[in-house]
Amino acid sequence: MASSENSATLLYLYFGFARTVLLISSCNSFGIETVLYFTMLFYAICPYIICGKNIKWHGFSNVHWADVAAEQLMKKGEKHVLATAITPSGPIHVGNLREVITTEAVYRALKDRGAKAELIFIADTFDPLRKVYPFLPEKYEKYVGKPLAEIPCPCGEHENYAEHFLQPFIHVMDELGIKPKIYRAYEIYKEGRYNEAIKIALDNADKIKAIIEKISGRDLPEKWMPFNVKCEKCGKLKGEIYEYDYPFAKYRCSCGYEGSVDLRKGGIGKFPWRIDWPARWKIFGVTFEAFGKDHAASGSSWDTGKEIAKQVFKYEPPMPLVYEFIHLKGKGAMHGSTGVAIAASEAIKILPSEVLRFLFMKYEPNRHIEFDTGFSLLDLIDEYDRYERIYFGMEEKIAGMKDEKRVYELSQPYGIVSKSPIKISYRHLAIVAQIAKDFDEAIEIIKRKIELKDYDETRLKERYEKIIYWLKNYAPEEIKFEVKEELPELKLKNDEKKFLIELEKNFDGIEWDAEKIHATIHESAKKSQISAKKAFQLIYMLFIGKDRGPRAGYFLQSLGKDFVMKRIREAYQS
RNA sequence: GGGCUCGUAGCUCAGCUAGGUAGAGCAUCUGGCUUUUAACCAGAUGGCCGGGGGUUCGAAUCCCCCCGAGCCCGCCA
Repeated sequence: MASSENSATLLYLYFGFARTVLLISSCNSFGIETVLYFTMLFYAICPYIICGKNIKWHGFSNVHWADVAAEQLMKKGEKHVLATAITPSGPIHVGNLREVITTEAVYRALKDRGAKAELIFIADTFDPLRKVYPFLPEKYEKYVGKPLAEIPCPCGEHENYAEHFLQPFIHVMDELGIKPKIYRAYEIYKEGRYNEAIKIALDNADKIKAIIEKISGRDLPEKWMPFNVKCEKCGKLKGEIYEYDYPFAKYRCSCGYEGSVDLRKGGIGKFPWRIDWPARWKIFGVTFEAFGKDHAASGSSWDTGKEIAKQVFKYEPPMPLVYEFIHLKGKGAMHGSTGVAIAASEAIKILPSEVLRFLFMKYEPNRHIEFDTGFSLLDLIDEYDRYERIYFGMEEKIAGMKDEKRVYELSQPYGIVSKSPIKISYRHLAIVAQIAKDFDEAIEIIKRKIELKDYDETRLKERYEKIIYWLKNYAPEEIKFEVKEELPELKLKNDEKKFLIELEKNFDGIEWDAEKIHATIHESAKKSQISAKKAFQLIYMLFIGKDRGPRAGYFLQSLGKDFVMKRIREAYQS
């Protein structure tokens, strides 16, 4: 396959050559023999120029981005620590999800290459609460500035504020098959694992200050120190060090309190982000980290972080991978604080976990992703199914697909399924789910046309539940239908009236059964000489005010005979 | 002002690393299916590849300039 692509390329080269010869001979202007000679020479050596030393006859490979990153890491060594970090200051959204899904994909790619890799997740639970977010009660004002891990849980059911937002996210990671070693910054500080870094940073305060001022262009206060003490009186991370004499530091808090701390004790304060980041690289031996483009802007924390790592902590910065933000369709980038966000725990309720992974796998990290909870959601799921069929050889790859098998593999939360389940178009399922009372009835409806095995039913169950949730909370009105309480306004032509009268007459004598109803509609249409298409359109108009709808027989059956007969009468009498 | 990303069919995007006849899905339209589960099957319509220059026999692809869109650049993360 790939080598035939190569042959095709060579063919093109020679076609081009032939065209050139024709062109030149038709022009027949000057030095034609010389031109021909060089042209031929060029094309003769062209394949070698193109492929060079690395002639890859199975080449033209398009390698998945996760594999590209893994390959680069393998060149550096076979032991890696891949870090992800999120601050649980509010609901953790789909945008944050990219952080862990992207990193985990590289982690898997490394594992596939036999590397020793570790995936870690650091929850920044020691960060202070920045402000009273819209989703918080007013009384949280008094906690602003305190560490997230020391603030009460908003719902009262979790250990603290940080856990309240962290737990649902950990659950989502689990559903996605992402199982990192989880650390909480609050504990790490408390256990003293930062202590050495704190001493190094404070000893090198001037150096750090110079790096930040030079690279970010900021002006820091003259006596700036790269560490915030947690005030012993108010508990906020607002203590500024004004006198440093290891192991003690005297600080002044914004609340007015002045005190002194022993820096050898854990958890007495915290680094600002720009120092925290490089410090943690060294503490955990991080060799790879993916981060959002906000960190990557010039002069931002990546620029200062890598210098601080090298010059102060004497640590080689990890390999970076910058990812773009997730946009909510039509509303811009997701941001917890602006409210433009879909919580990760919400996304997993409307999308099967493998499809949620798929969304991140199929785009390169540097592309922004439009997350749409509307119709595109259905297309996304159907697209995933197509990848699955291709993976199992049930369908041919279509043009425009990239690394389709690898994308599919990396989308699996828990390994490749043993066989491809029967595919029901998701759009179709959305209709069936609206006709059926419950899952069992939905299965019955589907089984009328398609044979299902137990295995397929199990797979469908998850999708059914998710689509029900979606229909209830996100689906656009166009896909929903409901039976009109009143007869919609209609202008019936004579033949249409005739059809309805005929229909009523025929319905009267039959058993109220889907198949019979359906047959009767066809018969009546024939008798009154209107097309079946028109007949069905008319029926849909009568009951749901649209010219299309769910399969008529079953639909009318579920509405009940009395209701249907009454509506038909009303229609032709109007 | 600095940085990153993007601009290809109505929409969502492949194709660009390594130049060789412009692609897919969805949407739309037409036809088929004498059962319409908004299904399924077949076909069609649809693009000066953002604009301009350059390199080349040949540019969506490489180089330069411009235009437009989005995001990031105090602190915090």
